[in-house]
Amino acid sequence: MTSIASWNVNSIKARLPNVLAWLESASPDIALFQELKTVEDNFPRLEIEALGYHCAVLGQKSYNGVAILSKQPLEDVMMGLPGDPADEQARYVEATTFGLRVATIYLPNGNPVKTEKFSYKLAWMDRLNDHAYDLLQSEQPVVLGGDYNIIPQDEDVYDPRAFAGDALAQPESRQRFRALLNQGYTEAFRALNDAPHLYSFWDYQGGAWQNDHGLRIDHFLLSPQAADRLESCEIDREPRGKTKASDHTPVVCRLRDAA
DNA sequence: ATGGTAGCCTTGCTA
Repeated sequence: MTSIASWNVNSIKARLPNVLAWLESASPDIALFQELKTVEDNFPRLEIEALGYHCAVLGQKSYNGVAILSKQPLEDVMMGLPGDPADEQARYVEATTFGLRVATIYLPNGNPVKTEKFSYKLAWMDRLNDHAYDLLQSEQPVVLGGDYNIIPQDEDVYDPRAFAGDALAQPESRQRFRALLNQGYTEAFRALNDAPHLYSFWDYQGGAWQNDHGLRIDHFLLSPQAADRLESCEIDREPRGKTKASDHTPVVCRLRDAA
């Protein structure tokens, strides 16, 4: 079995004690992080390597920043999403480990709509769709995990009406997410869990966590070769209740060993 | 109509 976690940590520096404690207890084979909010040189590589992880880090000052951690070496590391050499935002890293092609994804938020932020989101999703198609052709087990900043359906948000005008729920955003599924990718959590209103993010404001006013925006998309091996996909709510918590909580996906 | 929270290393931007 191989376990893969995805967690938007909302600053690796501010979150380091929480992150290290969770890695020690949950001990995923692979961890995909988003929103490091710092450059590579400030990534706490030694502390994380001390827990037995190899790291591939793409950092950025103040914003974005993503990493892949693995208990096995990371090979053929690709920094950045293909398709736009002028894009300097650190939102994508891909590598091979545990016999899987794995990506950590921090998809643009896109708010407010009707601005260049939203068109950037849609263009980024088009690039992701193009690259995901290429990955499918390789017929490898592919795992695309991260903060997609997409509420796939109304059942994935506490108040759909409140988010009707939000970039995370726009028809254009949802259509591009569905296009990934229509290519042949499986959304791991929804494939195994029928229950609506289970969330991976709760805003810091307005007592959202205490009132379970959340969103499910952190997802795992699996190629058919990975979906064949899907054993479980669960949201670990515990880290969200800690002091100095990220506003996101980890999602953990488990794949059976290759036949 | 507005502000509420958190992190950056700014006195605003992003989420």
